[in-house]
Formats: sequence, C-alpha cells, structure tokens
Amino acid sequence: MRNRNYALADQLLETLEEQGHRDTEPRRKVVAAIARKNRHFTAEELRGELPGIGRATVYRSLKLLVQAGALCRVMLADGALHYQLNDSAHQGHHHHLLCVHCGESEDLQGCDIEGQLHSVAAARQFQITGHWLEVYGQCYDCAESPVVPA
Amino acid sequence: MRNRNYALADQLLETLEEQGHRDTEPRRKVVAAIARKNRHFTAEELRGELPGIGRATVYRSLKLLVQAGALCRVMLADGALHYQLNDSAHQGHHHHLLCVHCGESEDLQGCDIEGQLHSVAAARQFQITGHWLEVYGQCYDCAESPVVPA
DNA sequence: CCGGCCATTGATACCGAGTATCATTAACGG
DNA sequence: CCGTTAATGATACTCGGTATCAATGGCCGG
Repeated sequence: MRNRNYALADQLLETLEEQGHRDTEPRRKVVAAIARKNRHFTAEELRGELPGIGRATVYRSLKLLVQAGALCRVMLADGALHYQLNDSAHQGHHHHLLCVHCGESEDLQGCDIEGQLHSVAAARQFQITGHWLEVYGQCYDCAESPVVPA
Repeated sequence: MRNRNYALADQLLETLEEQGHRDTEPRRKVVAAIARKNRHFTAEELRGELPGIGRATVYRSLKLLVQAGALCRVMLADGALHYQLNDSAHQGHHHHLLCVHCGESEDLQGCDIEGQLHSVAAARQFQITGHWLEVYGQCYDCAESPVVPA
C-alpha cells in the first residue's frame, strides 16, 4: 500500500515532468498527499494536510494535474467541487456514480451519451462539442444497510 | 412585453406566496428584475441592477425561487454558475444546450438519459436518484456565421 | 383598526475556492 | 558552477454565497 502510494506519487510527478514542469520539493509533497487519498477531496482539505506549503502552490499543483488528466473534478450533489484521482484505466472522458450516502464514487465508462444527445441536438441544428454529467444515487452497500443515524 | 414582464413577476411572487413566503417590497423588486431578464444571469449581475437592495436579500430570493422550481441553475462551460428562468413549459427536470459562443441556452426535454443510465447502473447495483447534465456546443446561428473576432 | 408576532431585511463579517502580484528561491541545462 | 527561468509563498484580492443579529414591517387575530 505504502509502495503503491509511492509508485503513484512518482507516476504523477513524472506526468508533470513530461509536460515540462520541474521536480520540486513542494510539488513532491502535494503529489504524495494526493497519492495517499483513496477518495475525492477538496482543495482546502488537501491544503490542511500540507502545512508549510503555500496555498497558491497547492492550487497550482491541482490545476496542473487536472490539465494533465491525472485528476478530475467531481461535482457533488450539494454543489461542492471535489478532486479525484483518475486511475490509469479511466484517464479519458468518463462520468461518476456518486453515492449521496457514503460519498463513494464509481467511474462510469461504457455510456454513450453523446450518441444519444447528438440525435436530439441534430434536430435543432445544435453542434455538440462536450458535456458534463454527474449521476447521484445510492451504492450497493448503502442501499443494503439500513439508515445510519448520525 | 412590459405586460408580459409584469405578469411574469406577479406569477413568481405568487409562487413564493404559495410556499408561505411574504410579499415584501424588496422581494417585489428582485422578482421584477428577474422577470426582465431574457437570458441566464449571475447573482452578482442581478445584484448590480438592484442598488439599495441588500446582498443577502438578493441571494435569499434566488434560493427561494430555485427551490420553488421557477429558476434553475446553469453551469457554463467555464464553470460559472448562472441562473435562468424556467418558462412554465419546462418547470420539471430538463437540461440545457449551451452555446459556448454566444452563450444562448436552449432547453432539452425529450432526452431519456435516466433510462440509459439505469441499465448501466443496474449492473453495479447502483440506484440512481438524480443527475446533473449540461451540454455544450454551438447553436445554429453561431455555427453558420463565421468567427467573430473580438 | 390596532397590536403583536415573527418573517424579512440589510449591514457586516465571514467562508471557500480560487487568482494576481511580486520579491525570493531553487531546478536544471550548459 | 553559474545564469536563466520556473516555481514558491506571502499577501491581497475576487467572486459567490452564508451566518449573525438588531431593526423593520407584513399580516393575522382580536
């Protein structure tokens, strides 16, 4: 696990280097913190785990990683924007099944929405260039287990 | 037009009253300003048109109207959140075709995405309860006319 | 019509999520 | 090893929105 995290962190750093970005101490730390995450997180949450690292640096790193496709942004049902590691299998365009109960997210790939959208849009002569979709509901575990009163 | 706006404003106010909210002067003004809009707008934009009305009041009114279903929130391609009047025909769940060029938005109704999603989700035993979708592209007019250099 | 309750208001301060600025630092290529 | 240039981090700012709270004014019942 520790090993996987290290490997992941290195991989992220390498991705950044490939884009021409330098290998710096703060960057290493940010990337390591992200690699430790096994769930989506907010920028501030991450920042809280990185005392001594400037606010701007954390945000800059997040932006670079999103641009590089290593992270994706996830919009929660309550409108909060979170970040989530893209595992290597899901680097491309994909959507999320977000459990509003436990907060877990699953990636959704094999869903050809654009195809369906194109036919609807064609009638209006509207040319689709992209879309943004988040799906909310309950994951298997949460649907099974009864309500958990706080 | 003026008449339609007045009628619309009254209708919005009435909607709020039905939910048990009071008919106040500031509220009237906010609602009137919204009724005058023929396009999506930001909260701050609206506020700019309402000098003398407290920031909080504007935001509170927007929230109430969204809750009442009279307004919907639209996420632009650049991530900016706008508000848009739901014309009475599209009060329910619907999506938007947003032109990234001129900013115009068209409502999209006859699109059964949930149906498609359900079958994908069923395989994972995930129970869908809702979703959020925005579609970006170019509207007919913008696709026709050549690039407009600023 | 009047009084009171309580929703609403608006000033203010605060928050979260960023971005802009800019002097200082440090990576890395030659 | 040195210079260029990217990156850092402190600070201040923006934007969109919420919390607080004393003052106000809608509206309902008498």
